[in-house]
Amino acid sequence: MQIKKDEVRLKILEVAADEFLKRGYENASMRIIAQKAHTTQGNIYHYFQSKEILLEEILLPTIENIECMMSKHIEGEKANLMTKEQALKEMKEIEHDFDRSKLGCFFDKKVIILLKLESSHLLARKEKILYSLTEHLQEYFNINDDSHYSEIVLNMLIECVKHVLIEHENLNDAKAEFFKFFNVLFNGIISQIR
Amino acid sequence: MQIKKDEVRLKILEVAADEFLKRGYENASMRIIAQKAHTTQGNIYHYFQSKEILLEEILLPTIENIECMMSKHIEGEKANLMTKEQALKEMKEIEHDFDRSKLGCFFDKKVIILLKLESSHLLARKEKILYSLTEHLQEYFNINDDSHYSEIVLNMLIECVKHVLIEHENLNDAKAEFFKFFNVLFNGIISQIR
Amino acid sequence: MQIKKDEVRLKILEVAADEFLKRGYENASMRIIAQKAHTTQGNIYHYFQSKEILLEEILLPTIENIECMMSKHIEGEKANLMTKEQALKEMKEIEHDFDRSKLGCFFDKKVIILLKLESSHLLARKEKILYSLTEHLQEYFNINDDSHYSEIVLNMLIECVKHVLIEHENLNDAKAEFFKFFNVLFNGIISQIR
Amino acid sequence: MQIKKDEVRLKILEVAADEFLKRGYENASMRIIAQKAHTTQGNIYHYFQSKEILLEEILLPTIENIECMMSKHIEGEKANLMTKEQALKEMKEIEHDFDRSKLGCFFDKKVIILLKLESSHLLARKEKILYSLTEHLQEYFNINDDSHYSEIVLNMLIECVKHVLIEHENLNDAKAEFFKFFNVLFNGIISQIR
DNA sequence: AATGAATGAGTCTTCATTCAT
DNA sequence: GATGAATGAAGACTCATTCAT
Repeated sequence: MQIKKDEVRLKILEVAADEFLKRGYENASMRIIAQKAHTTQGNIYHYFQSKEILLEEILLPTIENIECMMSKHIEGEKANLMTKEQALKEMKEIEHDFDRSKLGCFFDKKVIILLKLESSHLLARKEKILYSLTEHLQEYFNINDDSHYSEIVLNMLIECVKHVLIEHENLNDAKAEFFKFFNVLFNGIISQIR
Repeated sequence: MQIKKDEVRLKILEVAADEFLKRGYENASMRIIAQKAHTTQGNIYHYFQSKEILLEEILLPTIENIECMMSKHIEGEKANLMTKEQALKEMKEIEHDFDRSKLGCFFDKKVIILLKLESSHLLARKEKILYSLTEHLQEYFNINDDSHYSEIVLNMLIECVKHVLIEHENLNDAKAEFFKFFNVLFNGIISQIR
Repeated sequence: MQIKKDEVRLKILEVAADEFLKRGYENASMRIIAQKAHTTQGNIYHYFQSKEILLEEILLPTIENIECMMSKHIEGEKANLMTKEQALKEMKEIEHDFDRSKLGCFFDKKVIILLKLESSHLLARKEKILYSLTEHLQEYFNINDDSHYSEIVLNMLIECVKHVLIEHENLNDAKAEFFKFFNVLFNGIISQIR
Repeated sequence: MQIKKDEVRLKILEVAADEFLKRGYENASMRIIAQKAHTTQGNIYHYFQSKEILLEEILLPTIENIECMMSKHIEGEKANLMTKEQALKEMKEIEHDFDRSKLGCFFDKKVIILLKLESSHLLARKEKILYSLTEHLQEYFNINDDSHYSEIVLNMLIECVKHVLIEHENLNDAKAEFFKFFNVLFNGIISQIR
């Protein structure tokens, strides 16, 4: 029964993603994932060779998507020397077409799981993406980062997304909540322009 | 040798605080704390009756300090309807005398451990402090919190302090780093005044 | 193989009951139970969530059985002011149909484990049963208990059953052994009548 | 300071004996003995090389005393074919001069500790004494023991003494309590004569 | 495809014991 | 004579993982 098989597989992936988000990959328990997915530990290992491969299966598409997106247009992007007015306009646009904006692709369970990862061999790729992301942030906001400035901003964004994703079942509620904070942060950053 | 004894005790406290900060109290392992403190698990239990008491020994002074500070002046503080100019001036002052400002007392490993706590009987006190903190934030920035806005801002601040404390051995470096972000956030918030 | 599974489960229950009887629940070691049952500690926890639940699984049917039996006929029973002759006749009857007599239901590993219990949440139920038992003893032998008299007699009976159960693999041998003592005790008690 | 030294030593012995009686040698904790004796574990090991030697120091005099007593008069004693009247008279005498009777020497914390012993190298001596004791019982009451009859009676006596010793601080209260049971048991036994 | 039995190393904690001071 | 620091093994229990069915 092709359908039923996929159902189980998808249920496991869904439950695992939730647990990985809530407790972090390292502290999520296979036993509890099995229970919440209404199956057995053994059966999970029938679909996924290991906890790490389960993680991979969840994250790889997202990772590749981001890596691809990151590699594009990295130069033309330097919108540096934006004036405040330009920046505000920019933000409006982002907010308007959030889902297709670069920022929009972060608003995702899986990205948060990835960026909170502490062990696993995906760590290397996480680090690369993190590095790439900070670079983007720097260029985007024209920050000459003498230290970990944009790293922190990024971390805040991550934490914020995690917070609203866990708190709100409904994705749109989560997004609305997120925007409140994003607004503040964006304003803060552009208020420092010049 | 009196000195040696205290050395071990302090080493355990130091290592434990580091691990609690990095991994969170719940996920820190007594085995690893023992290893990093160059002693045995058994010996840790010679100094501290339990993991929870080890946590208490680390946190209690800090908790009492904060609880005391929170209880003071809670009303005179409503600087509401600050103009942007006043707000900016305020921020300069905070930055200038950070360590003695209310904000300064947060810049502390132990506070972060506390605010990240998920189990232990200290949870109740953490929740109280957290509640008190969000209240302060709301009054301070004159936020009428329609939803979890200030909760998120607080979470950001916590994450930020955690980040810089882990990254920088030197406390002043950490502080300098923190200010960069704090500046942005503060500016963002006051840019929304009116 | 369905059979094998139950074999292990039963083996664990059997070994655990033996260890609980010999050393008492509190001092029985899961490690040793695992060894004697030719399995691993982890596997025991596959069958029973905890040591206490293992105890429950062993005791609950017995407890319910006893509680039920105790609640019945508690009043009609007052055979007080029995003459020696009546008492002796009574004893013969008990001996003759031991297994169905009230006394017979004590002749059980599990009852002894229960009555020797010192911790666990089953303590409350043990105490109740113990209290009920001493009451029965008092009424049965028409003892007006100025102090801990019947408590001691009960304790003796318990110890005696424990002793013969540990010493004799064969249940009938154990019973025969027990009767010798019971005879003595019973005679002693009725010799004091009047 | 000779006096003080002995005080500590005696305090340890006293506390240890209490704990051994209450929890049994195997389950008594050196840490708790140290605490109750107002000293440290290390200091206990200054007086006694090991837990087992501490046990020995407590039991050896008693053991030797009993072993000696057991070896004497073992033959002249056969009061066999006592009539009930003689037996009752005998019992009165025992009760009257209990402390110096053979039975009296059992009414002792230390004897109970010994007879409840489950490990330690003193086990062998315990078994010997136990064997010797049952033999005495048999001869005393003229029992031809086809099985473990007198063993059980002995066990009852032991349990009874343990019970009253733990329950009553005052030694005379304990003895009075014990006699109630002893009376019953004795009557029971002699009622079976012929 | 699915079950659940089994394992061994990990969790926190207590134990008896040793040793330097 | 006394302290308490230190150790390693054992206490109950959870973990990710494997395997026979």
